Amino acid sequence: MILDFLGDLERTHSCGELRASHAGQIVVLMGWVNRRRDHGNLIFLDLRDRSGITQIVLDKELVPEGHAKGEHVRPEYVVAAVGKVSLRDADAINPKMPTGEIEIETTELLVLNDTRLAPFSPSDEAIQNEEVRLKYRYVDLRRPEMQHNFRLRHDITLAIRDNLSQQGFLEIETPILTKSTPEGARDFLVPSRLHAGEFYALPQSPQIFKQILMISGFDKYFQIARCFRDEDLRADRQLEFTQVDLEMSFPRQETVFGVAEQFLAAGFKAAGVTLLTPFPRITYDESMRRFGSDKPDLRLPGLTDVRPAFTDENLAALQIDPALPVVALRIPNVGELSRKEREDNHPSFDLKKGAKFIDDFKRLAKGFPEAAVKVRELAGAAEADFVIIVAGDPAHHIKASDTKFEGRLSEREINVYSAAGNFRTELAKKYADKHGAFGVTEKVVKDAEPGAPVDGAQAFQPIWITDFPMFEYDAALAKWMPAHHPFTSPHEADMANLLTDPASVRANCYDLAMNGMELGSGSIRIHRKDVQQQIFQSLGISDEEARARFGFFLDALEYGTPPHGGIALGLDRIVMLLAGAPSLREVIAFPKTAKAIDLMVEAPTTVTEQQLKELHIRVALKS
RNA sequence: GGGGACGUAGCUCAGUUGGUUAGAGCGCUGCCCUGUCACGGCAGAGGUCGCGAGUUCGAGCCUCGUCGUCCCCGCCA
Repeated sequence: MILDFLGDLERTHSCGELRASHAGQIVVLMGWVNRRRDHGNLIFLDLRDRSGITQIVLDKELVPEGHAKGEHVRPEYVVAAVGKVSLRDADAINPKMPTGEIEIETTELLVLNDTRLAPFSPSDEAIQNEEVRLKYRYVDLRRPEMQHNFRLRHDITLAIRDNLSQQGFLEIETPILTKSTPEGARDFLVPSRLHAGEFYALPQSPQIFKQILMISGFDKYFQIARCFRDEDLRADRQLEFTQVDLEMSFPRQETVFGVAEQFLAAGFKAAGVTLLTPFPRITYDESMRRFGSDKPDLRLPGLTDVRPAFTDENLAALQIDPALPVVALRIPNVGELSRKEREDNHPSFDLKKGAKFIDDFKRLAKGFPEAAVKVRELAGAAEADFVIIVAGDPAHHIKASDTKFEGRLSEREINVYSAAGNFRTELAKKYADKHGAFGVTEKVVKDAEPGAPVDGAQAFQPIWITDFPMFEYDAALAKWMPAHHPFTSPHEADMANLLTDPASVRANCYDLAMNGMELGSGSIRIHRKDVQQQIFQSLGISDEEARARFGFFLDALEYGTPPHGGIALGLDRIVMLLAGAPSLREVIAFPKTAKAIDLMVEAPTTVTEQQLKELHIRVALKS
């Protein structure tokens, strides 16, 4: 079809803004044809842009030329309509559309562009084929749901940036081409042309730079920072992702919490959700005890210690390890399950943790009536609640440490708790329709509108996790590894144990979890060189190695480093939560697949020999 | 690296115990229609059943392999 030139024509309004009050005005709208309804001598076009949809009327008697073009127009053609805003007759009003009281009585129609037939249409309701969505991402992104997600992302980002600026933070950019940093993930490497055989690394986070900015006296830094980690992807993990990264000088842990709570609340407010501050706090040990997880979902009931419900004889008869935790998990309102239904759940239980479970209460009640009653009572279980007991399995003793430090949990205990915690969240996912705890979040997300904040206290439950162990023992490498990163400061009270009892040392680091997802983490850093050296020593990192990997940073530490600390929160995850999206791909414009492929641009690819040669690289594929 | 689910028309899906010519809705094409808004009516096109082997008289259906997408474990502080 013959396309029209735009000429001097200028758009006067968007497709979502015209109302009855505009009646009589001559307007120019431009957008995509969402749908076309052809009645012969009368054609209706729904014109769509990111603001909404307006009905365009082409009447053969009034605009024979425009009507003739309209006969050939198809969905997703790009058109401009000149015409008068006219009130619809009462019986023609469409109450489902914000613009439903008016329509455009078209006097001129310009066809600005046509389109090939895409494998799906933005007006389609059911499009689930992610392969096709990602390949034709530009069509997918036209869908109102996606437009909404990116509007949301923009609003949240803007609010956070503005809030941090108001809190006195300076946004400072740090390099993308840098040096391998000490986080635990695999680096993306960039070969250097000017330095044969040498590589830059993409930052896993701006960690070292932000600490150096503190040494540089910037006092409060933040950045909406792109980070890169070459690890396998998940629904909530992409190769590149965005963090709200900040660092400040002279803070207590509580200071960082306050700053983060404020900017997060500002971000949520921009999405129409009120977050209550301060957020609750819980230690790592307590979180494991109460939820079996270091990223607890507070929308669900926690674990209950039901050890008191059993006598020693009970435990012996049930073959439960009396020295390990005996806990109950409860999923509300599941109702009675058949043996088959219960058995279908069994694969969700992680047997590798050396724990076992009892989910047949009828049978338990037969053999141990008092204990069965007591367990449900302790767990606060209503009649319809599904209760499962999780305990240590003496017959399946896995290799783990029994060592305990003054009221802290042993590795073996943690294993039992986390087996229970994983089972808890797996079953909660499965029975979401019954307990309804997740539905609350979905509803808030659906109803939330900027300017009309809804109470998110039930729907979004943030919690700080504190006092993580400083080190984790890596059995494979037979050495202690930093649980956070090696610049995290230890608790001052635990410093004496650094070399003697590494497992007992707590770190000044913290995570923020929300609805069972880790939103981010941070720490108070080491600012003294002597402490840093002790940490390296207990990690078994030699002076030479430390010097080679981050000598520049050790140098910097010697030039008047203030006490400092900070945090980084995953922006994509925040938006994902507030968009009610099932994966990060819904809130990242051009994401990669689970196999790390960009289906639209088709990356990665091979490169030319010439390119490789310049970079002093030779490819050696394993055959 | 490992486990699982899925793969049939452009999209969403059905396809009986392995049995004749593989279906539906939407979309698409053509024609008709002046008040529709998920418009309607009539007619039509559209399939290497992901790919490759194998079993079988016969495979969309069974077996093995392979590729792709998704989910999970490992991995990711």
